Amino acid sequence: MTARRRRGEALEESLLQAAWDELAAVGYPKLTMEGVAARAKTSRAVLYRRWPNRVELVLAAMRRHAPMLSGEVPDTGELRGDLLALLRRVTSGLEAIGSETIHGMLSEYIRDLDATVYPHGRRVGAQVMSVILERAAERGEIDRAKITPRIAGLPTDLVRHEVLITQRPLPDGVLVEIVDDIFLPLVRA
Amino acid sequence: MTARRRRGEALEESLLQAAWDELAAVGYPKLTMEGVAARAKTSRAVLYRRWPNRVELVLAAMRRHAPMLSGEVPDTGELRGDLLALLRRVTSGLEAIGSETIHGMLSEYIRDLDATVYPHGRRVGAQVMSVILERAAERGEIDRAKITPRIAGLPTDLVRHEVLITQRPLPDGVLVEIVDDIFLPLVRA
DNA sequence: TCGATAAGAGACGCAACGTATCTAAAGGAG
DNA sequence: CTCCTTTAGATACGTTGCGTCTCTTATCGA
Repeated sequence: MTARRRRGEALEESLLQAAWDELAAVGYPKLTMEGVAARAKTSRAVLYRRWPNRVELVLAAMRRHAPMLSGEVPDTGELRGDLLALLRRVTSGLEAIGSETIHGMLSEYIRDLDATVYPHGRRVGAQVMSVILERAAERGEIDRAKITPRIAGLPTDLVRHEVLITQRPLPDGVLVEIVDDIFLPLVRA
Repeated sequence: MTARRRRGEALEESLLQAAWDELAAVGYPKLTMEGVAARAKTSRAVLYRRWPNRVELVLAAMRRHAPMLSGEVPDTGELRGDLLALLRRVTSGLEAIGSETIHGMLSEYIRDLDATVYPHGRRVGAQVMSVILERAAERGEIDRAKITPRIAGLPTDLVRHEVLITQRPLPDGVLVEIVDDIFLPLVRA
């Protein structure tokens, strides 16, 4: 028998990969420690040595494998292009995790999530948006003073709402609608 | 021993009440058939005779006890008042169920919910909004033609987003912001 | 080469699931 | 009022997944 044993970093990587694959395979509500352990060809104890429960394991897998919204600021030279680029990034980030998973974690583990993934996304989104708006204001595209934090958060909030509520992939046209029919008319000088 | 046995409608009512109370007491993730049965002073079999699982039971309890968004249209004589009245109703409807419960059901049972509670709310909301906008247009407050379905859904979508994402009760000021800083500027003639 | 560390196998008790069986109340039919 | 059907409520079953332990032994560093 190949009694190869992985350890340390290599093992941890395998475990998180297995968790991520299992998530994709069976979905969050049906993901079990058993299932992940089996997929990683190890035993549950190995998982429990690292993460106290299912949510923490999935959270760790997300941190490792989901594209965390990067703080990189799109710069297309005009507000509209920047907005669409940002919204596309937010959308694909949320869709990579999957609304089912997001709902599951929010319902089971609200408090801790509160301090990790979700607000991270919202905060980073707000920072990026802030730079985009600053630049647009310099170009004279908008009147920055009129834009309250709620308005600034509007585009990403709407995208989040759509992804969470409608369970299908979000068509690009929706992003365009949000930008052209809602946000731009609201902020144009 | 009082071997009183309830039956039929009266029993069903008790069961749903127990489920609703249990939901409030322990929250959706910790709600068990055991717990509900105990609270109703009966056995799990009685529950399973009526509902195949936890989600259906909770769904039934919600239909029975949560204030389904009524189709009644507020009429304060001006758009702003109508909007705030509608948003307050949507907010209290969502908060009565609780975001934890909504997330739980969305993550576990998406497909079936898809055909019941959630879109019901969204549809009714859209109908009410449509009447409100029609009236405002007649009064000359807005240009109805410019309002796309997405814009019409904006206020309720934002409220839904807030309730689902921030886990605290939604301050009334947020509704005012949504109406005054976002929706009205967007639709005013 | 040896010793410390920790992987992996497995068993534990617990909780909740969903099903099935049994008894005796409840309520309707005559 | 009596009988007969329905079904409440109690209880027990097997299953799954949880989280905790224990034990052997592979792996790695000293």
